[in-house]
Amino acid sequence: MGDTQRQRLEAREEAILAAATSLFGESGVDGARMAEIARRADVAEGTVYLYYKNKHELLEAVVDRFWRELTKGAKAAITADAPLSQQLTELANYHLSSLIDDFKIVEITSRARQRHGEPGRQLPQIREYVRVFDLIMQRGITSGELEAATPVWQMRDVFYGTLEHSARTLVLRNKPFDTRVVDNLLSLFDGYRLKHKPSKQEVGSKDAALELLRRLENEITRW
Amino acid sequence: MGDTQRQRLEAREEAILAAATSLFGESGVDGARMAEIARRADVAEGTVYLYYKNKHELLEAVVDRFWRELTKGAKAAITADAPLSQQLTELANYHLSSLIDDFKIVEITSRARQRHGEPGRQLPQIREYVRVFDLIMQRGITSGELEAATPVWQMRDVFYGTLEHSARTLVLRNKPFDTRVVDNLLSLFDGYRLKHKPSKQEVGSKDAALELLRRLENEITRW
Amino acid sequence: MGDTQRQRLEAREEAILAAATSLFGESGVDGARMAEIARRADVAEGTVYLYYKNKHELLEAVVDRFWRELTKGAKAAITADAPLSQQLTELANYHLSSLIDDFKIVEITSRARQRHGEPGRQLPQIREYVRVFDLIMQRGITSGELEAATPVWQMRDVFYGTLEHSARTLVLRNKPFDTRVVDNLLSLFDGYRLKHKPSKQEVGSKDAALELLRRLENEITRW
Amino acid sequence: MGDTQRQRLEAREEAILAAATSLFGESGVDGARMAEIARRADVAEGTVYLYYKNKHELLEAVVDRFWRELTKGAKAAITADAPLSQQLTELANYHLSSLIDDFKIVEITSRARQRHGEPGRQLPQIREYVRVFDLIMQRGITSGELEAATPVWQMRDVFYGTLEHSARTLVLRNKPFDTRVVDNLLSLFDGYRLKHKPSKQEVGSKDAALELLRRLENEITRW
DNA sequence: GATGAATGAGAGTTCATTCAT
DNA sequence: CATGAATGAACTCTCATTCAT
Repeated sequence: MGDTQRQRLEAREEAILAAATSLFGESGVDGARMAEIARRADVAEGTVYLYYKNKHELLEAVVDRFWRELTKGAKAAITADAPLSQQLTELANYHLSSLIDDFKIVEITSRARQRHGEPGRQLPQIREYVRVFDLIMQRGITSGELEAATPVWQMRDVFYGTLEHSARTLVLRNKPFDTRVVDNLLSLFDGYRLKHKPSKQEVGSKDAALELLRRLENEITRW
Repeated sequence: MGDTQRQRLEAREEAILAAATSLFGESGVDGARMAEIARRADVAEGTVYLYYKNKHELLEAVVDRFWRELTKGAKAAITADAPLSQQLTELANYHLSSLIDDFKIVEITSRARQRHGEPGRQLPQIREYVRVFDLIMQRGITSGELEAATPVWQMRDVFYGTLEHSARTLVLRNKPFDTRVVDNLLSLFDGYRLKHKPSKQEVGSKDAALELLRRLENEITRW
Repeated sequence: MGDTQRQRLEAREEAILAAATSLFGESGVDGARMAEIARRADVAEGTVYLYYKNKHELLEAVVDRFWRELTKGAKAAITADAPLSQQLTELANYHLSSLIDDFKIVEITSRARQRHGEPGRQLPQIREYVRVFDLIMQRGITSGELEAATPVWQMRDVFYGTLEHSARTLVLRNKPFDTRVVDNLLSLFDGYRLKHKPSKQEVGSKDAALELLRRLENEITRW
Repeated sequence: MGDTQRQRLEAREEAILAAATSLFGESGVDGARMAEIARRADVAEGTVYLYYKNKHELLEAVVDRFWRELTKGAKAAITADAPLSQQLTELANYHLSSLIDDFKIVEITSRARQRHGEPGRQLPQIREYVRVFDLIMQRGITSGELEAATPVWQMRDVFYGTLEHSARTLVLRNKPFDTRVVDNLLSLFDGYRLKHKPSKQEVGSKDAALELLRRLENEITRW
C-alpha cells in the first residue's frame, strides 16, 4: 500500500508536470494560468502547491525534466560502437528534430534561468545534455577520427549551435525537419577529420556540380 | 519651430525606447513595469501610451530597433572591398561581441514574436540582419572565394548559429569575448573555400550549368 | 456541511448584491467603486469577481433582483379576491411608494439595458413586473368590471406611466407619497369601468366642490 | 467684424453641443469621449474647455438645450385657438413622437440632475416644458372644457406620464409611433371633460367657493 | 493529503483636464 | 482664441498564492 501511495503521488506529480509542459508550450510562461494547469492535471489548484512551491519552481521542474529526458533520448539515439560519422549523424538528427518538436520549451528555458532578477545561471541539466555532444567529440579524438588540434568545446559549439539555429529557422518558417542541414554540417565536419586518403574525393568535380544542379532544381520547387 | 517640435517628439520617443530597452534587459518583459519605464524616460505614464499602444507594441518597437541598429552596425563593421576572410572575421567579431553585450535583448526577442496567441512570426528586422550574413557569403561565392556547392543558407546557419550559441555559452559562464571562437569558426570555414582558382581548362560546356547553379542559389537565398 | 457551505455562498452573494444596490443607488453606476462595494459586503475585491464577471454583470444582477423582488412584493400586496377597485388601489399604492423609495435603482435600470454598444434590450424581469399590471386589468375585463373595448396594454400604460411619472415628480420635489395621485388615477379609471348605475354620483356636485376646497387649503400649506 | 467673430463663436458652441448631443445619445454619457466630441465638432480637444468648464457642464448644456428646444417645438405644435381636444391631440402627438425620437437624451437627462453626488435637482428647462402641458390643461379649465375638480397637475401627470411610458415601451420593443396610444389617452381624458356647460342655476353663493378653488389650483400648478 | 473559495497586491490602461506654444 | 501633447489620478480586473475545511 505504501507503494501504491507513492505511485499515486508520483503519477500526480507527473500529471502536473505534463500539464505544465504542454500549457507552457502553448501559452508561454506568463500566458499559462496555474488554474488551467491544475485543471489539465485533473487536480485542485491548491494541490499544485503541494508539489511545487510556486510557479517559478514548477517552471524549473518542467525545464529540468525536459532536458533530462532530452539527454536520455540523445544517449539512446546513438549507436555506441558505430563509427564517428554515424554517431554524429544520429546525434545531429536527434538534436535537430527534438529542437524542432519542442521549440517552445527550448525558448522557455531562458525563463527558468532567471532567479529573482539575477543574471542567468547555467542549468545543470542543460550542461548534462551538452556533455553528450562533448563526449562524442572526445571519443572521436580518442579514436583518432577527429583531429586533436581543435578543442572539443569549439567543435561542439559549431555542431550544437548550427543545429539549434537551423531548428529555429525551420520552425519560424513553418518548415519540417530538413536532412540537408545535417548533411551539410557533417560534410563540414570533415574539416575536423584526419585525412588519410585525399583519394577519390577530388575526382569528377564538375559531375558533382551537375548532380547538385539537378537536386537544387527539385529543392526550389519545394521552397 | 515645427522642426523643434518634431525633434522633441523624436527625442521623447527615443527616450522611451531607451528606457524600455534597458529595463526589459534588466528585469525581463514581465518584470518591467510601465511606470518604471516612464520614470526612466522622464515622462508621465500616460505619455508612453501616446507613442505605443500597449506594452507589447513597446516591446516590439524595442526589439525592432535593436535589430535594425544591429544591422546598421554590422554593415558598418565590414570593410566592403576587403578579402572574404577579413570580412568574415569582422562580421564574426561584431556578431559575437554584440550578442554577448546585448544577450538579454536577444533572449527577449522571442517574446516580441508572439502576437496574441499565434505561433511565432518571423521578425522582418531579424531577416534583414541575417541577410547581411547571406550577402557576405554570396559575395564570397561570386568572387570565387567560396565554393558554390554549399547553399548560402547552410553556410550562414553554421556561421550565425555557432557564434550565437557561443555567445550564450560565454555569457552564462560569465566569460568575456573569446577570440578563439572566431578563429576556430574561420578556420573551419576554410572547408568551404576553394583551394585553387578555377583554371581555364575546367571551363567548358558545363559552365552554363555552374552559372545556372549560382543563379539558383541566389533565388534560394532570397526564399 | 454542504448546506452550511451553500448557505455561506448565498449569504455572500446576497451581501455583495445588497452592497452594490445601495452604493449604485447612492453614487450611480460609475460613481460606485468596486472596491467600495467589496468593502461594504465585507469581502475582498477579488471575491466580487468570483460571483460576477465584471461590473456590468453585477449591475445587471442588481437590477434583475430589484425587479424580481418588486414583482414578488406587488403580488403580495394585492388581495386576490377583492373587487377590482381595491386591487387597483393596492397595486397603485405599492407601485407609487416603491418607485419613490427606490427611485435611484429605477433610474439606474436603463444602464443595465445597455450591453456593450447595442441599443437597449427589454429586461425580462421588468416585463414580468409589468405583467402583474396586465393581469389585474385582464381580470377586471374578465369579471366585467372593466370594459373590454380598450386594450389591456393601453389601460396599463396609463396606470403604470402615470404613477411612474408622479413618483419621479414627487421625488424630485422632495415630496413624500401622496394619496391624491392614486385617488385621481382611480377615479379616472372609472372611465374604463362599466357603468350600470349612473345614480347618486351626479348628486351634490357643489357640496363636493366645497369639500374639495377645504382639502385644498390644507394641501397648500403642505406644499 | 465683431459680428462675424461672435457668429463664429456661436457656430462653434453650437457645433460642440450638436456633437455632444449625438455622441451622448449614441454612447451614453460615460461612453462618450471628450476627444471624440471635439473631433465631431471639428475643434481641438482643449477648445471644448473654452466653452464648457468640464464634461458635466457640457452634459448639462446638452440636456438644457434639448428641453428648451422641445419646449419651443411643443409651443409651435399647438394651435393656440383650437378647441381643447385638438390642442391635446397635437401636444400628445408631439410629446410621444419626440420622446421616441430622442429617447436616449431623455434617459440621459437624469445624469444631468446629479451635481456631485447630491440628490437630484429639478431641471428648470424641464419644468418649463411641463408647464406647457399645465398651460393647456389650465386653458381647458378656464374655457370650461375641462372640469375644475381635478387639479391641473394630476391631469398633467396622467397625460405626460402615460405618453412617456408608452414612448419607452415602444422604443424598447422597436415599434414606431403608434396613434392608438394618443387616441386612447384622449378618449380617457373625456372623463375629465365637462359633459354639459354649467347652467346659470348652478351659480350662486357657492360660486365664490368655486372661484377660489380655481385660483388655488393655479397656485398649486406653479408650486 | 486534497480542496477550491477567498484573498489582495499590483498591473496595465484610460481619459478628463491642463497649459505651453 | 485655439491647439493637442502631456499629464497622472484612478479605475477595473487578474491571478498566484493561501488556508479553513
